[in-house]
Amino acid sequence: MPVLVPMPADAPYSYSVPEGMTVEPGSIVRVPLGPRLVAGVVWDGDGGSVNPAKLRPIDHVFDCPPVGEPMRRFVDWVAAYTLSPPGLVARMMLRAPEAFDPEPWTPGLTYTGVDPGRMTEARARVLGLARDGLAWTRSGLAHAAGVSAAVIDGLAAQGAFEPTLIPPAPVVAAPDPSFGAAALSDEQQAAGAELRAAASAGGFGVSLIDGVTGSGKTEVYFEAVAAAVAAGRQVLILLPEIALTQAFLDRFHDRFGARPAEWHSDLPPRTRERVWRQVAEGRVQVVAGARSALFLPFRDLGLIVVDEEHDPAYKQEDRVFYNARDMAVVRGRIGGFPVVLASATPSVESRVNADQARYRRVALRTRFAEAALPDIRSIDLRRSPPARGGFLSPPLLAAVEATVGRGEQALLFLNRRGYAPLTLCRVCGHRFQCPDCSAWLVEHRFRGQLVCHHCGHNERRPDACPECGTFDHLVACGPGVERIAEEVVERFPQARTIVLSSDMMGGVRRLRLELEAIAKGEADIVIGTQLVAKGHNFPNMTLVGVVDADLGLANGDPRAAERTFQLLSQVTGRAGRTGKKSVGLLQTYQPDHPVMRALVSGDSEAFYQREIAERERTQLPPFGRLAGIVVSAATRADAEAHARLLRRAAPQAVDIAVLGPAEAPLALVGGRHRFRLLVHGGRRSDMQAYLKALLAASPKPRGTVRVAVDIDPQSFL
DNA sequence: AGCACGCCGACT
DNA sequence: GTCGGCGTGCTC
Repeated sequence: MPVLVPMPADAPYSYSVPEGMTVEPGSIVRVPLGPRLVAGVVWDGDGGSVNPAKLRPIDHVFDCPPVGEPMRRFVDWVAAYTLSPPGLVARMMLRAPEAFDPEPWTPGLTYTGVDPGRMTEARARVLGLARDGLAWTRSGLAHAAGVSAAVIDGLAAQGAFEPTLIPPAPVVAAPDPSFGAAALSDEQQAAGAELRAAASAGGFGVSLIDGVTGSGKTEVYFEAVAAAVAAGRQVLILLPEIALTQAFLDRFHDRFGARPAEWHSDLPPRTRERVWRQVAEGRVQVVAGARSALFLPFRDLGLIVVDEEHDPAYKQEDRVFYNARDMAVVRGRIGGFPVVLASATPSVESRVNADQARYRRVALRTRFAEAALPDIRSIDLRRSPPARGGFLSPPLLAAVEATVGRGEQALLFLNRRGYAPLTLCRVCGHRFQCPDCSAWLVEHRFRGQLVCHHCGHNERRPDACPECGTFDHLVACGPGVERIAEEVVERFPQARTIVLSSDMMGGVRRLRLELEAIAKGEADIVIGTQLVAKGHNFPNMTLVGVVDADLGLANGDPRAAERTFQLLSQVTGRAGRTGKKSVGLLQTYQPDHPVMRALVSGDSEAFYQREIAERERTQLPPFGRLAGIVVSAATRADAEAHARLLRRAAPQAVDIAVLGPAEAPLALVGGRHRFRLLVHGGRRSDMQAYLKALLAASPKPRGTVRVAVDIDPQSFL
């Protein structure tokens, strides 16, 4: 029998089936692999031809619903598309090791009707509850009756209770599709009806909900969710970073009267296992999850919603490289059900697919209720430079002062952690660089450290230059959020200032508390990195100042302009969520850049059309039958060498363009330097075969080099 | 991906 | 004399 084992073999391994054991494709089994036992999935086919002497028997079949046919085809598809070993893809599906055995039934007690010889007040309270005839746990009953467990034991000893087993509780209550049907605007209603129709008609199709901030996209796709739930099918809602989106869960509860099951990496192991199991059993109907939820073994998946579909967090860039938004579309095609993508700032890829009628476009143009978009203006830093040593221009400072003066909140956004992105010696010019990467070390003044933001390397910030030994002549160059906070505190000493950054002490819990505190109005000025962009509502926030709107425009990424537009739209959209007049101010040296013009004019359509035309002209994604290759190696030199070899190995007809900044590798992930190559040419359908051949043909330089494919979403439509 | 085997530096 | 670094190779 072929069994996919959770390691990078390029095909399933064959195992023998012992006498009396029955397995079918999809069965989850335990098999011997080298010196250990691992969980694997019985796969399709005859298992190929292996020396029968090598065959070892399957050790155990788990009492677990087999992985369905669509899921198995999905795993095969993802493996082929990403050029990953199928075993590694299957491994993503089996990430709940204790869930393969059924959940244990918990021991409980039921009332027998026999009353004890002597009745006491405590006993009467217990029996009063237990008389309902339902099964209680020993501790649950004691707690509910306000007595000690000894009372229960005493009653049990006298025959008042008999032991029973209580089946495992569902991890979430069943959603009710008609629970809190919201009052929708005409536009929302029309859009919702369109999605409902698509959802109940069944069959594959992709809808792109493209709606301005505050237009109520969520309420609209909840209509599709309701239709699928009413049809008795399972639904997956993908969110970019669910751990922090409490607000979404509350909205879901308001609409469906129950919470969705959550799925993300920092779920407690027990919960994780229960969710996995109940999804496989079909007992959980709606899952809200991060990208890895795509690999849950749904029994009968009937709809996937990808919220904030443009978000880069959908990209997984280790082991199996995939984009969950694209794979969601594939999963829908394989499962023959609809997929809904939603965003206020769709990806260019999805816009192109919608423009070319591969996706149905559902546009929401009117804002819902009293929510008003902020009035966005740019501040030309060439004409209004900040004071010497500062980073906030006079107009921005004036706006902050006025906002705080009115008792409202201001947000200053800078997508850069720490105090300063570069430290150098004023005497000899020495620049502090990471010993493991080629990146500059970022000063974190609160912690007194120099930190590499790529690999995490950190060292104490010295007082003397390690090169020339001069004391007190190290100078911080450029701003990080800590430095902006310093400037703000100096300018507005009476204001309550708070810094929000992902490296904040106290982790996610502390962050959540701070966000709540801000929402309650316990801060006047918030200084934050990227994480303030995501789905938090700050009712009193009426000013968003972007400290460096140009940041991220000049890094060689073909999606730099798109990303900047999306990020700044989201950040400025934090203001004015409850209808107060609000302002977004962009500090920029390029007020005429298309991104700034789009943000200031609010004409995103012009931006998209221009961006799409530019991508087409330069044959960048999603045009030009492109695929990306990520070359990764331990050192920058190895990565560069391999990139050169790949390029040389490519046939003439194929054009490989190396993208990325000249100064440093495009990225350093897990201590490995990575270059991104874009590959043009070949017919679309041949791309995988072509890449495989190219990789096989190119000589391998020393050291391990990993290669992966970046997805071109056009290729599978 | 694990995990073992295997060959060269600083320690009980 | 051993403990231990991670380089190469194997797993049906």
